[in-house]
Amino acid sequence: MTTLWLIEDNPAYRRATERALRQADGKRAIYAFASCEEALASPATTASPEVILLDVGLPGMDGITGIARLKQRAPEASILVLTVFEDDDKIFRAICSGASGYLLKSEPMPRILEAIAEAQAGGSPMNSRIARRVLSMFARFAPVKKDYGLTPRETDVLQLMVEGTPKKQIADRLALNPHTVDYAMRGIYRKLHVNCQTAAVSRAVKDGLFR
Amino acid sequence: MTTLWLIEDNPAYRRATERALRQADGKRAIYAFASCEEALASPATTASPEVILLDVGLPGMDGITGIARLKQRAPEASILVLTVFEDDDKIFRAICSGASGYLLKSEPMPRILEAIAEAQAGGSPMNSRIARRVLSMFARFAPVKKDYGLTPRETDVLQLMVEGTPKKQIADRLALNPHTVDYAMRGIYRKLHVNCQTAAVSRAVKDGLFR
DNA sequence: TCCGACCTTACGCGTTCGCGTGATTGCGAA
DNA sequence: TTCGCAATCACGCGAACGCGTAAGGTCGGA
Repeated sequence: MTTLWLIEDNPAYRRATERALRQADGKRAIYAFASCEEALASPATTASPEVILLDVGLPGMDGITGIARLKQRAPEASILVLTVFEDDDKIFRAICSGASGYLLKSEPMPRILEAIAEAQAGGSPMNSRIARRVLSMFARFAPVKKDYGLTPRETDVLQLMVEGTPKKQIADRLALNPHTVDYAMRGIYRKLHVNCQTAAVSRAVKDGLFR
Repeated sequence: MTTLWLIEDNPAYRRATERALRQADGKRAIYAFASCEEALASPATTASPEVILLDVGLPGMDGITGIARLKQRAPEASILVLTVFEDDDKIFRAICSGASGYLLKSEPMPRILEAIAEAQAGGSPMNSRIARRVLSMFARFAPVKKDYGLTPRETDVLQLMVEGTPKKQIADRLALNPHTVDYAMRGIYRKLHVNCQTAAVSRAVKDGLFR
């Protein structure tokens, strides 16, 4: 006997989903709530859910906060986020709060049912567009240090540029003539395909050349 | 007319997959290779693939290295990794090398075909067990997004600064007078405790304000 | 109603930067 | 040795930037 929570403010969508879930598996205990607050206020005697289907676009408590609270209430639950939002920031925060899956509200019902099964089997079903964003965010945290073929001198200069050191001071710190720093910078710009300090620094930091 | 590469050392699996792919879509150009080396050695005249189906368990070149090389050869391609391995380290490195999807060799053929379609549509199909691992790895990178209390305007300006846009163009893009951009910059410098563009951009990127 | 915040526009000065150009040196390859 | 080639140092100009200063506009809270 598995337990499932459905948190969704739209009554029509909530009822339709609930019905589909019951049809798919009559042995499942399903609790439907209109908000996170409502779910969290449910009596402690209520069985803890294995899966929580959560619409994060709902009013009241912020969806991200909701995930964290639900995780406290039911640490073992897999929280499947249902959303219409695809922006990186929301996805990122949902994941960091402990979401175990990320689906779009446009997913067809069979996909939702399949996702619930995957979640129960220890998986994290994700819409592939969402997954693409997750992967690209991921790659930024441990960037493959791209090799732009910078010389040691250029690397030194770039390092100081990243720290915001003005050209003249870079020259002092490296015991070089300012003109030489200038020369190194040109090489950096050429190799990084940029044409100003700002862009060079942005690229360097984003590509993980310096941290 | 889309182009697809299939890199798989097992002749039986390779032929079976190739056959299934051709049946599914006769309009697709399919090139099958037994190794990364072979694929990379293909004549430059060969059309660049949109999707590469890559078995990383193969002999010869390390799968992770293979991904990186293939990315150089065909930067636009979505690389779908096919594997029997599920260990975090391999997944992690594959993603960091630029893989756009991660499937298990046990996936049924229809799922593979579906995944190719998703990849072409800009998604990153992932097996949900793999996805679970990715998410748990992800959650370990704590969000340290500092809040410097930037105003919306300052945030806009900083965003463009990070992209290396010169002040004048920032003004154009935001439909502002250059003086106003200047004003916003001063606020940014004050709040980020820096005194030049370079340092502001460095700080913004490092603190994850933009990615 | 006033006050404080933020946004907007504005001027000017001194500094820094981007870049074209060119000379010199050292080091390894042809 | 001769030939690149990167590194160093050098000059100068036009553009961009940093910053002090100022003043009018909006909007919400005291």
